[in-house]
Amino acid sequence: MARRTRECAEETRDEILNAAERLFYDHGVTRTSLEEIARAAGVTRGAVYWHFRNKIDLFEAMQERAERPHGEFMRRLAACETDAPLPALRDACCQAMRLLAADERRRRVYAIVTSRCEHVAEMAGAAARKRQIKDQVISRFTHVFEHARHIGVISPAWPPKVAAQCLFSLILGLVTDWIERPEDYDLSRRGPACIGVFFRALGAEKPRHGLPFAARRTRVPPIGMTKDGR
Amino acid sequence: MARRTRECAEETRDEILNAAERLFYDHGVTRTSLEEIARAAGVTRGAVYWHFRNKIDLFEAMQERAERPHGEFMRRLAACETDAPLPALRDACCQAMRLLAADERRRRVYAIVTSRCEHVAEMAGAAARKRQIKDQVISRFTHVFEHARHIGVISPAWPPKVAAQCLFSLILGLVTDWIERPEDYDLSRRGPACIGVFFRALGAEKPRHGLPFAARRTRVPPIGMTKDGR
DNA sequence: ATGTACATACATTCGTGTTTGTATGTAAAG
DNA sequence: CTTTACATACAAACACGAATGTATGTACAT
Repeated sequence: MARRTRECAEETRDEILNAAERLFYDHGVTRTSLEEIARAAGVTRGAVYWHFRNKIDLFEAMQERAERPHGEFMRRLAACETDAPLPALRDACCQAMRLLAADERRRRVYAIVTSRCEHVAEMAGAAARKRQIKDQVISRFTHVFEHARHIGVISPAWPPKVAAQCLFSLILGLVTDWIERPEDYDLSRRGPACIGVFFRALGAEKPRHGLPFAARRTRVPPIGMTKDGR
Repeated sequence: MARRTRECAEETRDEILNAAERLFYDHGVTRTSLEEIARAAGVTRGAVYWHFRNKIDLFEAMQERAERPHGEFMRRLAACETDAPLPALRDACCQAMRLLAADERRRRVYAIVTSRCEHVAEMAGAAARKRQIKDQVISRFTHVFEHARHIGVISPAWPPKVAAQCLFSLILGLVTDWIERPEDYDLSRRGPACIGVFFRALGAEKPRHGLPFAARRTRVPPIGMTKDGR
């Protein structure tokens, strides 16, 4: 074990993170001990405690390493306020989902953060980061939809905030659904399919009179909210 | 502690489940010991081990107790294939979200299952139940949308399966987003608002020619999928 | 009198944090 | 260009608490 130079130390650190990723993903965070992580990385707990203060520190380092490509998405969102904002926004969202589906590491870490660990007080850091990202994304979405409304390329039926919340929730739901069983679900296909139709609907207007579609046989019920609709 | 009759035993069991709910929600599943649960319920671990085989058994009992009202939603979905399927489906979904938001117990248990426990091998039972419910819901959704397409009350732009996946993911995303910080998010308002506009869009058709909305100033970009849309 | 519904006590395992030991790298001094 | 001195990068051992499962005790109900 003659690896004491700086680069070798970095390599050790990376392999510890790799091992933690695999074990966290397979057995959950609390059920994997630092001993197991060390063994899987070919070192001992001494090395782990050298590079990280404790398990939470290791966990956050793992998360941080995987979240770096996220900035790209934000930058692309910021560039959406062109004269064709909706296709740009749609393509940015689809691209983000495809990137997530293609990046094994991000997929695993996202699965760990969402479903292989417990969101409790210790994880306050991770929760805060997550919330911050969400607020940024929704804010960006809202700006884009406001811009779209301003230049008249979105149906007035969609208030910008509602559209932003819907788009965010739709993506969140797609990813949440997919992340649980990625093996029987191709996010890079189904995601864009749903997003595509959704954006088509954003640009569509309500039918003027009661008979919009060919096969119509019955009377059109009112589409607005009923008593249930608050 | 003279409570040895059968009803009292049931009461003890319920209070153990109540205590488990609170503690699981506040501190996560793995970080709360059976000792703590017993103390919070005013008993000892002896009582806990009398009523439940172990922590997982207790966990599943807690989940089962909270999930009972779910059957109501399925029954309501089954009754949606009328001549106004979309409003019926929309109202069923909105109602389900309102019920969830109003039921403190279901809310807490849902939060526990999604974010206060680790989805690992031991939880296979919970995962299987969840998946089964999801498959049922999507299947029902699909049937309703097929029926809607058949009687011509939904835009042909929405294939039934895509519509079902979208609706499911939208709801899942809304609930997932809400459950993390229910205090700054009123699901019973924001949920139906999004669902309402979404269903309006389901019934809307694509604009015929390039200038659908009043404030139009720029050229309309094509709304279909681009190269990215796969 | 027997089973129910618990309480109490015990044994054991497991993971963590810390401490100590040690070989190697590395930079300054001679 | 050595040698010295110290920091680095771990390994190994220890101490401790915490949680679990089980075994046993016991009061009450029927």
